[in-house]
Amino acid sequence: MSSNHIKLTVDAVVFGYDPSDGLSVILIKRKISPFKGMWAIPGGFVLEGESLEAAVERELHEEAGIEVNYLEQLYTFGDPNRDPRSQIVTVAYYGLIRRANFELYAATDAEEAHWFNINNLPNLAFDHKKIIAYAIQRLRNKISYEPIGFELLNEKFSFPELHNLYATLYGKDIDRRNFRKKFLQLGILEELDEKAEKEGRGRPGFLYKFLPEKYFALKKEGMIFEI
Amino acid sequence: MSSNHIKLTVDAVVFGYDPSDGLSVILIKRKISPFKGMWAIPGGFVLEGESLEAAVERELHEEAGIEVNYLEQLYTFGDPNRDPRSQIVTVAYYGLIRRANFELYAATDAEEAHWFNINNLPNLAFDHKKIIAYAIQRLRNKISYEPIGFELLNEKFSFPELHNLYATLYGKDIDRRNFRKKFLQLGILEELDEKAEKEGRGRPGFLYKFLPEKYFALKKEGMIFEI
DNA sequence: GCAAAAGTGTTCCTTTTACACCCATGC
DNA sequence: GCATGGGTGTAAAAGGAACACTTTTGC
Repeated sequence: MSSNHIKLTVDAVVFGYDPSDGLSVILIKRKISPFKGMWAIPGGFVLEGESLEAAVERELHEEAGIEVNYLEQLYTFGDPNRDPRSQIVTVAYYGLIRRANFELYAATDAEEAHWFNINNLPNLAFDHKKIIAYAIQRLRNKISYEPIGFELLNEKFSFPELHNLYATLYGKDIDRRNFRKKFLQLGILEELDEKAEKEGRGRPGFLYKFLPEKYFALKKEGMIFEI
Repeated sequence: MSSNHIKLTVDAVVFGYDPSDGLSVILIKRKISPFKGMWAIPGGFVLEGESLEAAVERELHEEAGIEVNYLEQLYTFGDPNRDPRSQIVTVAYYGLIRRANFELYAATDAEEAHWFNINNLPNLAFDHKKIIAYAIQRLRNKISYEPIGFELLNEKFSFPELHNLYATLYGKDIDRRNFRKKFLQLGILEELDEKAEKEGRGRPGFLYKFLPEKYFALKKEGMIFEI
């Protein structure tokens, strides 16, 4: 009882966002058994002396060639039957990335990494479907009371982009004007002098930048972020 | 890399509440190395074939002789140096219990379990101080949007008791009248015909009961619990 | 000019907060 | 009766939802 043979892995649900493509996650095509040929979220065994976060970051680098700019522990899945080989407990994380900054590549010769829209996922290995569902739920909640949505957008973004991100995640319409008002009065955005590239017709919007220092300062004074 | 020697434990922060004593947690006095003689939260190694929840429940039974009536995974702590022996990752849970229902006992000959008020904790083994702090934070948040406070109170409780619980957890005064109004209009409490036993002077309050079925039904219809 | 999309302001309504007042009990 | 604490109601203030109108761009 002072020892056991349970193994430990980490897995990560990495989200990316694209105004035209919506919310997506990165999946890796498995080249080894079990579930060979099926899609799975990136992950793998934790090495000795390695922290859990370090293990996630290493695997994401190895398997997809990316670095997330936000990473948060999600949940630990420990059902004894979740892996057909033996009892393997996995600590799941979710991460956010700016899609434009990375081109997914296959780091090891045999791997293949792709974006999949969350509404169009293939069959998944292990309990990864459940893990992704859990991550989506968490992201939806979290974005309402922590300003993490910016980690999915470019550093400079327009209000329509931000609005569209929230509307997508919440799965419902949000009044564009009230949204803008509410966000601006938080005082954590800087309006830039530039305007967004026009795509299609219509008036182009101004670009904004998130001010993290401003946010932390206001938070300390008791300001509550809530969208 | 397909194997490692990282070990896995579970630990649990068990909360109890008493109107006169406030919020407390159960601690166990360690009788073995490391940290022999220090206080720690209950926990231990996960057995093969055992789910994480089952491991927590087993340890709580063995070490403190209790059964929680609410249990939720908290966070997984995996710092490689958190245990001086070797790399031991722990999945921490927090649980709620009605204090009056259990007398803490020492199940194995050498153990000793006690309640400690969260404002008066002794020095703790491992990173357990951090884990408890994390659990308190989570409980505070959770109680605001899920009706889990009732798991800490007797099945029949008075409004002053409920009010006092929330005021204690939030660490601030809440207007007694507005609190009552807000809670009652949720429609998840049943007013009983009994009144609370008078303690000291003053008018005794009516007793209430939480209606879980009512809560789940209303939740399904989109009702939002928020106190 | 017209359609499309962004930016500004106003009104209405719901919710929250603050607080005055009455009721039941012990001494 | 008085002190203590529980139960009820109301009014003011704040916050959120709905929406009319104006501005800038492409064609």
